[in-house]
Amino acid sequence: MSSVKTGILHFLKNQQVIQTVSLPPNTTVCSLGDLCEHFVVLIKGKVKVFRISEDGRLFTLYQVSMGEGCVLTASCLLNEKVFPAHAITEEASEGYIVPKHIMREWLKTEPEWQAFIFDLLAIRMGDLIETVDQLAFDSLETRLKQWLTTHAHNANLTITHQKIAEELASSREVISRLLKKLEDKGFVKLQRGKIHLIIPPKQSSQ
Amino acid sequence: MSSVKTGILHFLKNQQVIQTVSLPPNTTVCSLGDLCEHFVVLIKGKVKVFRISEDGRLFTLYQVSMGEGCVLTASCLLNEKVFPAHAITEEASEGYIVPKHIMREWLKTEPEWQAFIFDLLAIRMGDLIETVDQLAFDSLETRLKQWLTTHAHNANLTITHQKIAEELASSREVISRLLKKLEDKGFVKLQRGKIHLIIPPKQSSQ
DNA sequence: CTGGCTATGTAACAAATGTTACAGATTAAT
DNA sequence: ATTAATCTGTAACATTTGTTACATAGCCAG
Repeated sequence: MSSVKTGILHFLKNQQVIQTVSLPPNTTVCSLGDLCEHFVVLIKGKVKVFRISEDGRLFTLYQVSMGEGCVLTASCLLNEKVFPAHAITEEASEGYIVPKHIMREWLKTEPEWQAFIFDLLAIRMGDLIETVDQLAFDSLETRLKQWLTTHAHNANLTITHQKIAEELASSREVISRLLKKLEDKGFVKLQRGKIHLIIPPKQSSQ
Repeated sequence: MSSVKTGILHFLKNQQVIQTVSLPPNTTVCSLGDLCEHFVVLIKGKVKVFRISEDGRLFTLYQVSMGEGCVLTASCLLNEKVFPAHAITEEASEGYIVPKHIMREWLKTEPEWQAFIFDLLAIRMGDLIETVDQLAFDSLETRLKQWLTTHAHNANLTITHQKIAEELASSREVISRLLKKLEDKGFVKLQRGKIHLIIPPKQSSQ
């Protein structure tokens, strides 16, 4: 975790005005059109921010982890806009609550807070551009490979094909087909509910 | 144009420290990996910000118009990151130059400037999410229709199929085919180098 | 008016992705 | 152990998008 993130948690711990909130997994945090009244910085857990299409498909925009806040919430608070997506906890989560007026105040008075918010904006903006890039240029197979890589713990994933399909706004059968292809190519090893990535030994370049 | 934008141009006009810059059309403003040293607010003209794929296809992220600045430049300045895209002028353009240190200073001291920057961040973040949404969920035909609608002046466009293909990271033949289909459906009228949108008369809903 | 350039039309085919419809496999529950 | 629920495999087909290869049409300079 970057120093900006560890720093901000320490900063918040020392503010008497700040309260905390605890949420079980799969709790809806924000929905499309919500008015945001406070910003939350995660102490633990994970929140997924996603869009839903007219016909019900999902697409994940980004995840919020420990030491981070939701950039869309920040944007809503600072510009009096409504929340343009959906957010739910993926794990049991806990966070510091920063009310709107304090959020705004700190942006002027607390350099540490300002750095934190700008860092957040820059990181997510970069994420979104990366996402646009992949959607515009990359095949589903490539996107799947990247998704697997970024979501693996060690080289393992505990997830169903269905869930992956939802993450990539595709369908289960297509993901199964592509995973099979990747298994044939020796990139992964499949089991029911699990995927193991086979990292090829580093080739000396040239 | 929003009051935030007209306001900021007025604000900048009254700052003695601020200089201006003039650029002819099709000038590269920023390239991938550039270090940004100043922020530019456009007085006139238009700048296109886009990504390039490995095999040379383009995809436009957003445009910067009068009274706006480039959100990626802002992000770079505030976080010491390098520019993650490409930017060129589409028309002859002119802008106020705000050096990095002044940009940072004003964020603390000038509420008007702060509002301007946050507004910019929120708008572009919203644009990007909209773009992700379209790429993830919509067919090329739908995206083409939307592109035509948002880029038409009155109901007219002066552009070649090739250019549209570049904007949507597709190929000329595909765009021609889809445009023909739209013409058959009565959505557009095609001429060499021009497209006329046929807006259907509003149906009274229900 | 006549090449030559640019833009568009279009057919035939290839590749990628989505859909439908099951069968079989694994796990969980009783 | 048997049943039920969930997950995966897979074939056949439809649709969308990309590619190749030309033909034709409009425009402009000489």
